Amino acid sequence: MAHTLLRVAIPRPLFRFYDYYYEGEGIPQIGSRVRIDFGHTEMTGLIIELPKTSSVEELKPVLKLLDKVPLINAATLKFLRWAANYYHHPLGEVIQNALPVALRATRQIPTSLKWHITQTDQSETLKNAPKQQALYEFLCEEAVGIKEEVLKQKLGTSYKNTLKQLSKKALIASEICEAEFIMPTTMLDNATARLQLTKEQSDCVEQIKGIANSDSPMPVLLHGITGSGKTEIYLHAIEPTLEEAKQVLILVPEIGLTPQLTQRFQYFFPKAKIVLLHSKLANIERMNAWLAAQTGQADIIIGTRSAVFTPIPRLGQIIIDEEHDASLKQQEGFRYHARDLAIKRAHDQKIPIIIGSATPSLESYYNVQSGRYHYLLLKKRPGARVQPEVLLQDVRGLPLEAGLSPPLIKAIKAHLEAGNQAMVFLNRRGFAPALYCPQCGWHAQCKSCDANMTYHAHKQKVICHHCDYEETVKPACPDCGNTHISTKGQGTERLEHTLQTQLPNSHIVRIDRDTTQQKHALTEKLKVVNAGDPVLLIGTQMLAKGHDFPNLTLVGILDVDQSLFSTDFRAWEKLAQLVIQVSGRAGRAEKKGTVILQTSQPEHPFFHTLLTGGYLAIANQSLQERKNWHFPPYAHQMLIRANAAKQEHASNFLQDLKDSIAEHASTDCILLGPAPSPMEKRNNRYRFQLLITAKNRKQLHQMAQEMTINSENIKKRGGLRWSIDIDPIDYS
DNA sequence: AGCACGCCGACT
DNA sequence: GTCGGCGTGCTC
Repeated sequence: MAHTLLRVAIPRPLFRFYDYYYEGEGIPQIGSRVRIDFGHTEMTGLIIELPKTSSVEELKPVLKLLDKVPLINAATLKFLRWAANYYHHPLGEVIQNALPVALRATRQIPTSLKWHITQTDQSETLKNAPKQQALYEFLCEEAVGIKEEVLKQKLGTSYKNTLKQLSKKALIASEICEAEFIMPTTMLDNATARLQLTKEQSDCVEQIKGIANSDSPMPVLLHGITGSGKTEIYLHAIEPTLEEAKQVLILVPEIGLTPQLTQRFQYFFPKAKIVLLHSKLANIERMNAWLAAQTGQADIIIGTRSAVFTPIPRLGQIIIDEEHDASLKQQEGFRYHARDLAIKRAHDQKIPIIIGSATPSLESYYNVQSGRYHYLLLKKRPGARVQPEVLLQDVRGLPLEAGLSPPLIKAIKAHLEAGNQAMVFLNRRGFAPALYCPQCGWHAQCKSCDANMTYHAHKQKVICHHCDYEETVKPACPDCGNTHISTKGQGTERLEHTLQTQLPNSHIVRIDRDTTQQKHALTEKLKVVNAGDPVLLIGTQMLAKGHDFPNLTLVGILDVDQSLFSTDFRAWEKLAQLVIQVSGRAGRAEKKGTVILQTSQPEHPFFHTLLTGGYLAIANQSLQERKNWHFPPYAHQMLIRANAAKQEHASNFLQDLKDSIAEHASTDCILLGPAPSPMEKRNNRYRFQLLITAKNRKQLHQMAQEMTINSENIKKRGGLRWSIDIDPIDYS
């Protein structure tokens, strides 16, 4: 009786692997899923090794071998192992992140049937059955057989019955084969006329092609100002890769822009099979797209961050659009950065990678300066498009209404009356960020978090934006009984309210999480804007990314001052990115755009640098400062977080953890903490953190490894949860 | 992470 | 007397 030993990675926060044995039909292979008894629960794990011996005496048998063919190929598994190691996260959980939800349990990979004829020339016997005859003759043309999906396409819904009858007569037979995961109807017949590239663009494409041809191509940072046509560059850049019948992976930020982008690619490559991988797809849809990539059926895979883990057998090139975007980093559980992992994947497979942005991250820009990435700049907008003009509006001494200055309101009015569109950007939803009692000073506080509740006027509720707890607003102050409760500050809801009063004839469209909750709400609202009529847009972050509004000529940006004095060393980088990205929405067609930045600090050096030197001036200056202060990218960081039911549970754990590695901590490592997180209490849990900065990664890596080992011997009370965040970008 | 086992307080 | 609180330990 042949026993095969299997080493299985399990989707649990355990840094060990578990051995099982297998006996039964089929051959277990590395990369296949198995159903197992683990402790007291049944679950699904992945075979990661076929060891010759095991140190465990009494092994349990595998309950079921779920895959005949490995789900994860060797190259992908190697990549996942690297990622687990780099981010100090259990491999089993990393693997689970890589799999579509539909394949995390026991679902079998769908298969199809391939039909072929078993006897030649049977047209006589079928002369009274025209449908069967037609199908039979169709099958005669293809000796190797035809898949069911194709027959369904050609013959319509009745194909199943016809097949059954023919197979009953033993004229045809079938065999199991790989299913078709993409419906051919999504492809187009003809390409649309191609845009003529500008000189700058075609030079850029030539350079990219040159680099792509080297043995181990250097990553390219494509810095293209907003409206410079980065997508056009991507299209031309991947053309040779597709011609070689290789697959292309394109990673995009988490926004509803993927359909438009997909259409662009489909029109440019009408014959290409394109699949989409993002979180809004239904589980089965997503599984099909994933399998289309995994089996090599898809030519172009467009996806959000987790798509970086998709097994792609003929991967020939990777593109990361908006590489600076924060949504490329997962902020909970397995905290990976899809851009950094994509660079690693491209490097391992020796394939070209382009990372593009109008506002490159300082990490990437630093990699250009240190000679690791090749830099390409697109500084012109093609055609008659001009860059918007950015103006500072000093609001000191001005009577503000909901944070809007009279000159901004006047400008909005003028642009709308001229038949154009205007937009006001404020990154805060709700009516007001605070509800308080002017008599006794009471503030509506969340009972589970250290935070004010945001007042939502329409719902007549206060809502905590950190834990989503909501309460109906009471008519009087709960502390002193005063019935004149007041609000502080502004959100988009108040902006809408005020602007509707100030400009009663204007058509206002507010776009934020509250107004786009329903399934097609965002699409509907964008449709209204894209119709081109004079519209006043009010929105949060959601409006900052990628949308193209040709008739938009005025953008007002509110509330930028607090970023100028933030303690976060990335605040300037983020603010500069925001201003440039939001400004980029204006004046995309032939009309010149204007951007009005409201501030009470117009003489602040940030504005001077940004307005005279542009994004790169801010980038260079920030890099210099980070160099002086030994901040990333000149040093490396990791953040150890812990949370528990009581303060001391969280802080004691981190202190013990810190002590456990103290003797090994090198002198050029700086350990900061344990200290309370910026928001100490959140969701009724107390949060602490320990920030470690080091000159080289190796030291950090060793510490992280030691901590994961030591943590097992440290008492964890109050349901303590902890995590390691490598290369953190969010310190909250 | 689950889940069971085990040891103490406050109920029918 | 037992129900259930969560602290502790284990999972091939």
